[in-house]
Amino acid sequence: MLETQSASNVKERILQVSRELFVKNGYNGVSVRDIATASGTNVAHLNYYFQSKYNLFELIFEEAFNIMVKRIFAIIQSDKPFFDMIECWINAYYDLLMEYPQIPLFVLNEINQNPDRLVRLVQKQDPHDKYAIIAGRVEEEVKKGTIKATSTIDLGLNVVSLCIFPFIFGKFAMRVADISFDEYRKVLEQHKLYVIRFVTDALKP
Amino acid sequence: MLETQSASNVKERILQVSRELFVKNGYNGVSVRDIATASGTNVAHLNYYFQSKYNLFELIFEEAFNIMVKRIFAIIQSDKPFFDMIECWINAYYDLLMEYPQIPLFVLNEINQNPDRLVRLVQKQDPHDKYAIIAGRVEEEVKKGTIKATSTIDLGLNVVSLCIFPFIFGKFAMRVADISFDEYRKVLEQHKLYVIRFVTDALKP
DNA sequence: GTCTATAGCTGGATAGAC
DNA sequence: GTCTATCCAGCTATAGAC
Repeated sequence: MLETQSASNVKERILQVSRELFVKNGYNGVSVRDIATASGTNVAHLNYYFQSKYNLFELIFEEAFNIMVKRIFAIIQSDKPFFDMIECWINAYYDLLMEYPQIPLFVLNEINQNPDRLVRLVQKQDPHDKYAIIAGRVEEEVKKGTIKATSTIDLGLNVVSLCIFPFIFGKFAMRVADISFDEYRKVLEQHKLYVIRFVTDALKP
Repeated sequence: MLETQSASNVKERILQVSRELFVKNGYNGVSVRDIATASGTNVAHLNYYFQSKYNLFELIFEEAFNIMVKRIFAIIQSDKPFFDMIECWINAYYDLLMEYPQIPLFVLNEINQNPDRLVRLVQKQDPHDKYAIIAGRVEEEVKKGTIKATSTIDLGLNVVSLCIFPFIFGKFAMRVADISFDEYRKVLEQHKLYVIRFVTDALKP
């Protein structure tokens, strides 16, 4: 490690500020000057450590994206009883998004502007294998009669919708209803419980 | 009307192209030169007819936004039997979004970058009055025992999530599953029916 | 490793000829 | 109403002194 202590500080500060700004404003909404100023460095540092703005962005993006997928896949593949698994799944989404509420819109924006790169990222995670595991589980439960006949895709899409959308919608809802972020968090905590009941009730035969 | 025929053609062509480009790429993702080139005009026209890029964008945005709210509010306030109303509501969302699949992400992006303007737009629609009408309806049905005890906000948020999210997610899903837009439309048509059943099953006492 | 100064480009907007 | 030429502010990236 030939870097001085100050060097790694600068690098870390740039990363820290970039995470905040990129996630908040997207790639086009942030300039290298913004990052340099907010991190108390200068644009030359940014290019010295990260080669280009785009390169830095990719680092931040992959980080955010991997946070989203890793934790969720772990839950879905567990061997808990089905309704427990669903509950854990929803809990995991809400806990994750409480921690990083801006990530969904950040990722969705990227989907819209540069889908190819994202598809590559996802495919690294072997989505087909993981899908097969979940689909097998759903079929098994349908046969056992634990749940109504259900397509895995439809069910999965519903759970993901119910978990992610409230966070995308949050900033807007807060403004219209004129409540603070902390108050909206409380709404979401309650809503999480409602979603768990909602999905459970919809699935029970 | 002192404008020549050609003049209104130019204006209309700029509007047409702007709709496409802004909805697809967002405000920052489109330059006035892009619009001028794609509409076969020039940047001077753009400023002559619309004063500024921002002005033009506002026009397009309000248009897109009003499409979304008007139709939906009309349904929710109808006096159909409750489960019919829910079915119509979900149908209305899906029909609308099949027609304008890019609008949700467009609007959600604006929420993230300029929430104040949007809040003003929404408040023009008297959201509190409309909310009160729906809330009254839900309470009435709970008392009658038609549906489970349910908070209006939670139910509303779930329906909106289940309708809008699949469209936001669409572009991404298409790439990962490697299917065309037409194939994804078919998936969504099926999913709509699933969502109607899902919500109904979740609400039945 | 650090930082200033600047090159080189692209953005929105406009002056002024027609 | 139309269009060219141009202004100037903003951007990313880098050369080069320290």
